[in-house]
Amino acid sequence: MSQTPSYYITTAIDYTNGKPHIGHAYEKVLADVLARYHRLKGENVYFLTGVDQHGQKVQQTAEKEGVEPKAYVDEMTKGFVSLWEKLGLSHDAFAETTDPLHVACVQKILLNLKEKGALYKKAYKGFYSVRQEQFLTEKERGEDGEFGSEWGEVVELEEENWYFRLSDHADWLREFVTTSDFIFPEFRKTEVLNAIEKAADTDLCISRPKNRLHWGIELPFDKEYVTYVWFDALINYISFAGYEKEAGSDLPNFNDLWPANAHVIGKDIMVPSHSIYWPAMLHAMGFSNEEMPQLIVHGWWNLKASDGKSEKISKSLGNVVDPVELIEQFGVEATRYYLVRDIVTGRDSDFDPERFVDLYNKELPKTLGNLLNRSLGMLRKNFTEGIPVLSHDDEESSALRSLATELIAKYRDAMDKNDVPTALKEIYSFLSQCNAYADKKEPWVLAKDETKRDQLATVLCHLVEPVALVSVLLSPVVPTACKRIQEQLKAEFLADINLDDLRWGLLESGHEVGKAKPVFPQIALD
RNA sequence: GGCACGGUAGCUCAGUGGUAGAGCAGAGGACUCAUAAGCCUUUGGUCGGGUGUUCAAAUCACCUCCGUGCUACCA
Repeated sequence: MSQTPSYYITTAIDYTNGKPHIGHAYEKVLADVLARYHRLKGENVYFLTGVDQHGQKVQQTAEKEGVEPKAYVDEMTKGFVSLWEKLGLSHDAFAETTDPLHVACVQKILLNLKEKGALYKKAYKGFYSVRQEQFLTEKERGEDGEFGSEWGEVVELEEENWYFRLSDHADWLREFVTTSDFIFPEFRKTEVLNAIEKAADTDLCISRPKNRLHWGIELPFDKEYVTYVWFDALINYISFAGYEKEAGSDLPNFNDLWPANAHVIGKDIMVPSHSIYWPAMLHAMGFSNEEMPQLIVHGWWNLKASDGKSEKISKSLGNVVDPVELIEQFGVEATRYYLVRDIVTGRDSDFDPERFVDLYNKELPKTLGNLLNRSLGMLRKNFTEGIPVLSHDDEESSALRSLATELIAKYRDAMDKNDVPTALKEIYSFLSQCNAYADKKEPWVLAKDETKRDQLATVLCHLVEPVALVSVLLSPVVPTACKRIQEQLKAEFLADINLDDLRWGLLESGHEVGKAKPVFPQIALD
């Protein structure tokens, strides 16, 4: 048993039937920031992301392109993996649902549930679109009561399938969602509770006959079927955490990680899959309330249209923001910063290139970058022997130290609530006050007066120290830049510091700092 | 249609009963150590509209308008 708490965080696994866009990138960066923050706190972090590779769309697209599904998903997966590398994600593992370890786990779970009587087979009779290869519901009927021509030939068809007794768990789930903090942010709870009422009396179809869909995981007890999406994709959260793993497996120890502290997902997949099917599945497998994960449900990035209104990102509108292009144009650090800075966790935001440029330039290059530059420059010029021993103190300097202590507390408070933008605003506000302190103390004037050397020493130390401090606080968001700051400070030890040990006085007297070079170049629109 | 979430300064948002706030942008100023960057000052709001409850409402209740989401497997 390890003493340090663990922090297991996952993202949604992306469906390998298209290119990643800004929303995919946001979700992963958000999870990465939280993962890095918890590492900073000294926790044993396990960060899992991955791809969902099975399913009908993949099968169809692969057929259309005349390649094997496996070859197709492997190719598509590369696009995601390469973007995650560019974004500097720090995931510990990568889930691919075609992985034999995952397949084995899914089948084991299905078998267990079947033995428990949680699954049953029954026939369903309904209208089926041959072209779209799916059953149609009443909602697909047009105003005239007929199915539209987009469905092609519609036939009445009877088909047997396997079902999961979802309704058995409705009462438990209602109670659990109401009384726990399973759903974050909390304002989404009601949406889930409403959805539970709808799902309460319907069991969940979890199979597809192989003649319709063969690209999936075979039911271990009925070879004519594969399991359909839920018992495949959702299981990744436990299969790659070592649930029911084989002896000698390289997977982690499940009990060290579970329950997941955060499933970071988009609001579009909260209902019904993650807030209803997933906890019901876990409950059926025998997990208790205390063994349930928590969801962090984020909003969407929309687009700021030319008329100032918000516009949904969609392929048909052709307004998809390509994260790879963002990184190439503005750099990875700026992209990461903007993605988590300008959206309230859980809410939607409008992507606006002008805001991106203004916000980033103001807060990082102009405020932090400049403070680093001016403070290191003056310190090196006036104190060639390194950080001086201080013999002077005054009210403003003392106030600045208090602000630094308050900043750490506010930062932790915000980050513990997954509120990254607030944490970043607090850092910016503190840095502004450091710059104000510099202007008030005028060290460039003090430097001209030999008798005020003790004051100069105090002021310059009070300018360099905040930079060191902030280089730690910002490291979850802009890790590479922070590392460069620490190199310039010649304080590489800061990369390994525990947040609990972070306090004023990081740079001791006699410490020699390096030369300042711009860490945050300003960015501009074309 | 039902449910939910929003509608507060040009922009992004905070503020859940007690004299309207922050940041950015805009305007003016002083300075010069610095990635013309930073600093100081400052202009902007009948808090979507209406009615009610209250000594007092951005904040509570009801009505209404607008936007968005879910209800329906795109993060």
